[in-house]
Amino acid sequence: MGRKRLQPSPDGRPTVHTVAARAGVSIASASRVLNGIGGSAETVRRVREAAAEVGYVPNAIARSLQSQRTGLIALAVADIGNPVYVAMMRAIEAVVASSGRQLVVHATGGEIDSETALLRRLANRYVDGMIISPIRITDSHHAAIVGSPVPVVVVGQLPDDTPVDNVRTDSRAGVALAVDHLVAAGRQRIGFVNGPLDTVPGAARDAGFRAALARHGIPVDEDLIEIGDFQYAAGRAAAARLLDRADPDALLCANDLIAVGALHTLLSEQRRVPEDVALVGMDDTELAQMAFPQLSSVSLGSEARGRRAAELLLERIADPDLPPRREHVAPSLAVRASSTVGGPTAGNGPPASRRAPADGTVEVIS
Amino acid sequence: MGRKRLQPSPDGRPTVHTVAARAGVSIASASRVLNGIGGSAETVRRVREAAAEVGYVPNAIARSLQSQRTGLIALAVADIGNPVYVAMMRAIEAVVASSGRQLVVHATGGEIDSETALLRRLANRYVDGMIISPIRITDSHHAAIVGSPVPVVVVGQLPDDTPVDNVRTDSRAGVALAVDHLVAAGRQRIGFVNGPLDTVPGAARDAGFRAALARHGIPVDEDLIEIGDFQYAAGRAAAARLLDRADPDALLCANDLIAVGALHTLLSEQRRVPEDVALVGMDDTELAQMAFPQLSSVSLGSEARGRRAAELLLERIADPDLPPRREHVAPSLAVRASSTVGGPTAGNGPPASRRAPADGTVEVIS
DNA sequence: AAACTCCCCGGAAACGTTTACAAGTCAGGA
DNA sequence: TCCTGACTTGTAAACGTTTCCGGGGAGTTT
Repeated sequence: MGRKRLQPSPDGRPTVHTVAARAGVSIASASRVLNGIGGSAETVRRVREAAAEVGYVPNAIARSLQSQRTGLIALAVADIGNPVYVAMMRAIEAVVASSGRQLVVHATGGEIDSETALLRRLANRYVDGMIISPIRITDSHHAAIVGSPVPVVVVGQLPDDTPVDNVRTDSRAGVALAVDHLVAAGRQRIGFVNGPLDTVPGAARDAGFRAALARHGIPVDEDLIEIGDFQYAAGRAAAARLLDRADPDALLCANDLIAVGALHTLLSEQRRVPEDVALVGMDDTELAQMAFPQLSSVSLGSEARGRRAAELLLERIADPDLPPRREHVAPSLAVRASSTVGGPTAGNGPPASRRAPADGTVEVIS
Repeated sequence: MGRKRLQPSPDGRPTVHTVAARAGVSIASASRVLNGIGGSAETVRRVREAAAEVGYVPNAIARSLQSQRTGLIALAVADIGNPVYVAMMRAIEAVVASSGRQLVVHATGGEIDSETALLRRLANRYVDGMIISPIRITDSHHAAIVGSPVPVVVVGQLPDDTPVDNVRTDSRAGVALAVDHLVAAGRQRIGFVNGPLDTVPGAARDAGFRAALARHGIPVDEDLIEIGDFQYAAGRAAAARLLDRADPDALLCANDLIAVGALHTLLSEQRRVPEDVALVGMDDTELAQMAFPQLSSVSLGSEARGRRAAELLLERIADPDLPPRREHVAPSLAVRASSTVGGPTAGNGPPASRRAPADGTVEVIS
């Protein structure tokens, strides 16, 4: 015969049983009081008192098992050191917090194993939903995403037939904005420092760069193209190699980390920016504004993408039967001192605004 | 009479009951097979098959309720945009991953409410342990930390009597290293751009700065001290104010974000760094090496602190009865181009090493 | 052939919470 | 006085998993 357990759990922590026993009421009454629903004045007093005395704190796991929700949303990004993800995270955080939930972040390091392992672990009910921004998409990603027990929203490109909510931008168009800007400023030998071609963003930027040059009738010179990873050190090294063998009058970099690395190399080698070499980054992160001179950068709308992704996720959690949705955020170009000789002067005047139009236009920020 | 439930859970997802029924075995057998312990060849086959057919994925919440552990570790930091936390996070991640657990990060924004709410939510069993690096310590922090149901390790200063594992550095000594270095280089009018004095690091750095000046017999000139928050924009603005009313020959900044902001202001106002104004940051983050010229910076051992904090946490999870421990990591100074006129030249030579000695010494990185 | 060991299996309890349901109390109105 | 309704309370089931325990079958040893 199952004697009622009046003692705390094995690890010594009080449970609702402990509180109920101490207050001399049933666990149902104790639970009700602790959740603020019902109870006579006397019962409420006794339960509150007992809870305080034993230092009761509810077990969220047990509560979640019962309620089928945890109130947590996960965000998985490849590189948390990249400011573009920080910006995205802040936008997501704002939306998530306004729904009374909490955001937790996981850095995957861009490794396939880590990302799918994450999906398997966190998405198995530890969180109510998940936003993931994978840098590569493999079959195992695909399988893990569509088989996830909780809603997943993907930020970034994704095979067209994947039945998953998705927010993307057009980074090819973004690259085109930058090339147009440089060509309009009279630059003809445009160098390009890209990330790995086997990543989704790397491939898109490469295709965009070649297409944009073609549109302007400029032949592609492979000596003007360098590839590293998406980090600062790689940008610095890649720019050094590029300068060593070619003589660019402009440099387009696949993200701002690379661009800051390239800037370091340019300044070390006594090239004037923008007079000798114009420099344009991508992502338009705060790093672009920290650099001196401030960097022109292609905004891919990270905040907007993050915000929309979070909104889509909350909508889907509320109604799992919605059809999969796909949204686009248009790129824009923020022009700053690093690419305009007579334009915005290096660091004079008030700090440049971070705003950029959302419809693929070019804005000169002075 | 309780009829056995053979149907999937209310939301339609299969449970171990579904799999067991389909395979024609008991839930005990199904569970054993799914966990890889025991089972005849035939049973294993049938259960595996059934699980695959219905797309079974175990509910981690239910598992955790039973096993009393989630395999998750949380890290709470004030500002995830600050590279010092990124460095710390990477170190923690490495240790945590090697124990087979996963790290989740939460940015609190430095707000008291958010931090204590986090402790109440995540620490109530959603995670097996937590590392927190609060920028302010209030009574409610104190209460939440000591009352936490799961182990908590604090990175940073903490009242001496708090019975909690703690890893700290001596930022006063760190400030002293920087001042000594600047004075030795002949600088006499040393400006100081600090963070808010009601934060733990802000107060410690202020005290350290005044003590170090006193030790060198230099009177404190309040005009040479400015306060903002710990961000880039604040550093830029504070440096502008300081330059406006005083004429420093050196600038010490309370972290690297502030220092990069100050660098921007200095370069905008045509001051040569380091010839006119020597510049030293704190935290020795990658940002210090991205700047041009590269920034001298006081290393407060963020990686080492993160690593130790993670190790302490894992030890405590393994043995909750350990006495509270308190560990120290000594600061050191990385000298780079921003503070040495004849020394390490700006950006020439190979990239500077990130290593700094761990025993409070000064290292010139060339 | 009986006793013993080993393995496999199923029933049932347990983790800590919320909640449906039934039963009880009490006051007020017919 | 009896009925009705509002309110409170306790019992027990449920969330989905792991695991203890005992029963039973097959194989091995005396």
